[in-house]
Amino acid sequence: MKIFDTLSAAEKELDISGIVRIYVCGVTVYDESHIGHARTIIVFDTLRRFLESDGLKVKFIQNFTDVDDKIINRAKAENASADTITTKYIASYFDEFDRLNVKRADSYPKATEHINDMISLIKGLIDKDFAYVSKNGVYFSVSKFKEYGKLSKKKIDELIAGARVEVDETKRDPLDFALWKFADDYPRWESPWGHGRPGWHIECSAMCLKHLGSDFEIHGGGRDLIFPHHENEIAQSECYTGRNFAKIWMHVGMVTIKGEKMSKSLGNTKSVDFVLKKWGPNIIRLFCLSGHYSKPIDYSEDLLKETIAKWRQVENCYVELTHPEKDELSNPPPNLNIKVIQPKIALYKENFNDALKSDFNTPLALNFFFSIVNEVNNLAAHDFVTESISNSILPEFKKILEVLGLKITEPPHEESNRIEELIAKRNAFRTQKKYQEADVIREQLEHVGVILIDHKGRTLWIKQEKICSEV
RNA sequence: GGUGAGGUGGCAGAGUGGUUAUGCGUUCGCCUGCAGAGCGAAUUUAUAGGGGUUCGAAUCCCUUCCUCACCUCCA
Repeated sequence: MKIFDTLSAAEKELDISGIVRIYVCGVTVYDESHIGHARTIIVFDTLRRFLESDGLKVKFIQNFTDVDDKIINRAKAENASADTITTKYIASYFDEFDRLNVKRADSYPKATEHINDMISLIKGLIDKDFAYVSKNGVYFSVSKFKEYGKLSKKKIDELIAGARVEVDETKRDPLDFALWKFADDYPRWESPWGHGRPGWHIECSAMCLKHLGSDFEIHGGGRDLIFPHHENEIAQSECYTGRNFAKIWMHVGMVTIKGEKMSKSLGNTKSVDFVLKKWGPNIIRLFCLSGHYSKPIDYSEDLLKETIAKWRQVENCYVELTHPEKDELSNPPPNLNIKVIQPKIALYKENFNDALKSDFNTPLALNFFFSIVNEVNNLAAHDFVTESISNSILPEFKKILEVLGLKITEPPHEESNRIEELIAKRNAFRTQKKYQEADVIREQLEHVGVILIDHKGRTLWIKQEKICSEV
């Protein structure tokens, strides 16, 4: 599988010789997550699912930043402890991303639980003369790392020239960044240099090295983290270990709204909770995968509405495949025979995999998935979804749903029984040609989200996922 | 100002030298008791503008214009 690596600015073959180790920069837990965060997480969740479906072993680590000025400010504003804030938002993170059907990472390390790891990393950097203690804290000396700027393709002198950062006179060089910041207020930790808090970037270095080691396979995050966050992570980690930090840097494009980046400061965010209530998890996942991960994607209601239509086709396909016609009752013409259909589906599935293996081209992969859906629905329209067809397609179909993290919900038994009773009643009316009465029942079912599919001599039904924004 | 990524039909979105992907939308048919799903046909013979290379370019080169992101916290 090839993935575009930001560092080498080229596609790189993913090393699958051992466990595929993935580290994704997660969120700072001081506020609600929005769909921008969700996109990044969904992309990596899907990547992970794809690798696992291919039989690979994946170790997936995603951190929570739980030490940060924004957290402290929020705590002050709410007259609560930082801990209260982070606990609250970690809980809501899990609640929301579980609803998005995001598989839990193997571990969710927190900055506050790795203070000692960070301290020993900083110590090592000071020993190797890559860092120094100053009045306000411990700083990484950017000029000591010759390759600084290699990820973001920035030149050091240009950075200085265009620097918008306030110059801190206590630093040797304006580009130096904090590894440890002295502080008297809480939360604070003891360190060999004085009490205070870790700088932002050091946590990821410490946690990557601890949980994944050096030269792990994929380091991911949003594009906006390339500079300075990931650039600084590379500097710290490579100076500390003397080894390559990560093999592939994979960055996910921003979610925009009306063409502008969605962000807190612009006040144009859509929270995960909001979009889940409005569109539901399947639509959100399909939407997030409908563009290439590296490009921006625009949150537009029109596009999301289109996605609903696709999802309805998927639901239809699923119901047809799970309720096939008996082989002996169906008589497909030669061109719709299983011998023709099966290789066709197999080809689509292969194309689906190939698309994902080519820099995780999810929009292309989704095309092939929908080709399968369409193929099945076409057969279904003529009552040709037979048991043998279903037997050959359903397992593949389910595998794809699993990779994409899509989930079809089926109603509980009691409800199903009630629905089927009504359908039996309706069909009785239909055989008597009492269509008005039959239609009343169909409308009644429609009101509770049940759509009927009439086939020769039998009626299938779909309990559609409820999507609030559907007109 | 610097750096990076882009500009494809009404919309979304592949394709990186040689059969006008594909999906959605719209229109008209067909199928159906009516629907759902589906089928057929039509809609625009798309590739930001201008140059160049080539037998041939959306695809390579030059140039102009435009958009977005990053250069401060950000997924």
